[in-house]
Amino acid sequence: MANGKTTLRDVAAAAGVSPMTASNALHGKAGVKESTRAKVLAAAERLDYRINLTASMLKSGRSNIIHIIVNEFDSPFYSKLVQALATATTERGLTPFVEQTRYSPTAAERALTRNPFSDQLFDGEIIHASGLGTNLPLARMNAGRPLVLIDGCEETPSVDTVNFPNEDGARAAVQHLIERGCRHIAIVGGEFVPRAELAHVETSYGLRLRGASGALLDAGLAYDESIMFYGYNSDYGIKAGHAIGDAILAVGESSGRPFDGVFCANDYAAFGVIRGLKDRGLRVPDDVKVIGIDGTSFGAYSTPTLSTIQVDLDQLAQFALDMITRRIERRNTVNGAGASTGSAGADTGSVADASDQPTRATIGYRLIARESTGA
Amino acid sequence: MANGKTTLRDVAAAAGVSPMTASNALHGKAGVKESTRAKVLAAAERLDYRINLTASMLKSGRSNIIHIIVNEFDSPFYSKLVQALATATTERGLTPFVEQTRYSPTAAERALTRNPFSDQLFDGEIIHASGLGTNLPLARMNAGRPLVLIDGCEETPSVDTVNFPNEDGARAAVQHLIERGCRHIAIVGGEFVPRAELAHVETSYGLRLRGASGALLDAGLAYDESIMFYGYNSDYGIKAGHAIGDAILAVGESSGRPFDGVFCANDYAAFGVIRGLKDRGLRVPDDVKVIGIDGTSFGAYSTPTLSTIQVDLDQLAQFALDMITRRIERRNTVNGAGASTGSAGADTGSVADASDQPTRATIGYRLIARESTGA
DNA sequence: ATGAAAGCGCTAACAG
DNA sequence: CTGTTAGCGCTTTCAT
Repeated sequence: MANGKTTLRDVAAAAGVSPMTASNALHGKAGVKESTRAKVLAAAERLDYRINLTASMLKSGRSNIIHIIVNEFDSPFYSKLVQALATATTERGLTPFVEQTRYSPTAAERALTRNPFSDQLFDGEIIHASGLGTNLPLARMNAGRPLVLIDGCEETPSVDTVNFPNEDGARAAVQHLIERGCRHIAIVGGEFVPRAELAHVETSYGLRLRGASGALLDAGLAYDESIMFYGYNSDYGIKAGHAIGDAILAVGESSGRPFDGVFCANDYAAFGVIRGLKDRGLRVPDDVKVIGIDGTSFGAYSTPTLSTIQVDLDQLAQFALDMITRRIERRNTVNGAGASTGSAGADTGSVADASDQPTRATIGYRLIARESTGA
Repeated sequence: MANGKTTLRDVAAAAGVSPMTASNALHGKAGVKESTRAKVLAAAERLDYRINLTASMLKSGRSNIIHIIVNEFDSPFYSKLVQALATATTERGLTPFVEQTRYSPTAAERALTRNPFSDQLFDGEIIHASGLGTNLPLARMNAGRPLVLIDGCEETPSVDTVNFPNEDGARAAVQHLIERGCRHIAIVGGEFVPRAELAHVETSYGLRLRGASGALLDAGLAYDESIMFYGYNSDYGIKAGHAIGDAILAVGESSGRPFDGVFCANDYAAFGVIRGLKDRGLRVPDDVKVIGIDGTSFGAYSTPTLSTIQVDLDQLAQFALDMITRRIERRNTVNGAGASTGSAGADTGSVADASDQPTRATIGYRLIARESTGA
């Protein structure tokens, strides 16, 4: 407490015990007499003791900090994802450290590999895959530290992964448009991908396209380049809305409208599309029905309210934290065992058992039918 | 490099220098021969050396980490604020650590005072005041660490503060409604506060009310309890919209509508109000004009697009970082001087000079006139 | 149930 | 310009 900083030593002295006993008492470790613990806690309280985490981390190699890596903070999707992950992390007694890559693959890779914090400051990392390239040697990039991938979409995952219900969700969205009577459905997202090439896609967008095209083909509707419009965010969504609107107006009422429904590969784009259609004098849902996917909060307040596929981000966060805490615990026991076993050696092989294999989970979703599809 | 972990020692050994020289070389400190530095850098690269920040922090007491405290991640306002602050922090070579308090004053206070990281892990803190009580002894809570308050709204600031243009922005918003022809303007926000009591308010909402009421009174329009509707977010905004709509419909077209304009104390509420008015069959802007304040991204994509007061969050972030880096540098030099001066004592008084006084800045804004006010 | 010793990896301070 | 010494505050290990 010399410099206004109370150290463990000070607390121990005030309680009349050794630093080690004070440490054990403060951490609630077993094997400390109740009366001793009480003395220590009282002293700590009185001296306003705060543990020095840098010292603790340096010695123990553990921080309880989870590194969360996403593209950005300011989007309806990411802000919700980050909030779910950060809240779940805190609920488990861990500390979330959120980093944004601003959509730079370099930044994402550096966050995982060259970040000076990673080695010592983080117990584990949760990264949203989009922005990384596909099929990176993630486990290696991460040097074996506990890692969970969000929406990695790999067919054979190399690390623990929590996926969005991309294919099923998109299929449900398009089926909903069909049930609402749509027969000419446009898709707003990225590039057109021929159906055959969708068999082994490993991206979120590819899977959504697979689900959407599947629903179209099952219903005997067209899936080809003519129904595709580029637009992955609101700005491009507006342009897509204009293009779709122009196509509708060019044909005119008489000969049947070319589009009466739009599936957007994310909500953000859907808001833009609605806006763009409105700019052309087309009404949603009367003239064209629109559905998104993601379930961002804003869809409940927009005009019209947005039909969407709501994904369960709280469930996602629980899955991700289950996976990461399991890895962390596992690593601690293995390390502990390895250290005390010394050079037994033979054990090293058997640790690569089933529990080392990458886990995979897919989160749930539900269709929210709102005004934009005539609900 | 024994355990897969390369230490500074290893690098120094490989480069044939002492650890201290290696450290200086890696940190780009002056006073290292260029050839020596090159050797060290090469060795570090070859051995894939990464500094152990916990050790560095423990010894030096500096981390380059800035603690950013906000209410939550998932709102259009906070996600934008966090992104601006995090990006500006990174641009200055510092590391942002964002924490959410979930609107709990306890959590906010703990983040500042009892957070075990604060003492050792953070070089400074930037906190958005809302959620803290008013007029807390912030400087004391923070134990003298560098601290910047966002929108503290204190008349006589106790710490460095960057304020929003609450009063002027609200005034400009209401003036805009008046210019658009509105004569019966409702206010959606918190509780009604009599004009007299607004003289010395120290909250964001109070200042906005002062600006709004000032504009109304200047134009000879009413400011009283009958024009106030409760609603600080979209959910309550919808209810406010319903109430305003009901009031309009109750009176009927003939006797003149009671409300033809709505000023919302934030954008979030404005989206709800528009939604609520629509539920009652009222059109924005034809029947009622609506304006918000904050300038959240979504206003550009909604239907109708939202007129708002756009505040310059990037400027805010620059101001905040200017203030915090100044405090950090100042603290370092003072500490350094103090240490070498030994027990000179007399100097202690003179360090409390003008540069110790709390700084205050107010960020800029501009009116964005969009569809919701008939633009 | 408690304590003593040792040292995590780095950098401030000073010596050369 | 470079090296040596010391120690940040804690926790692991081992002894009592």
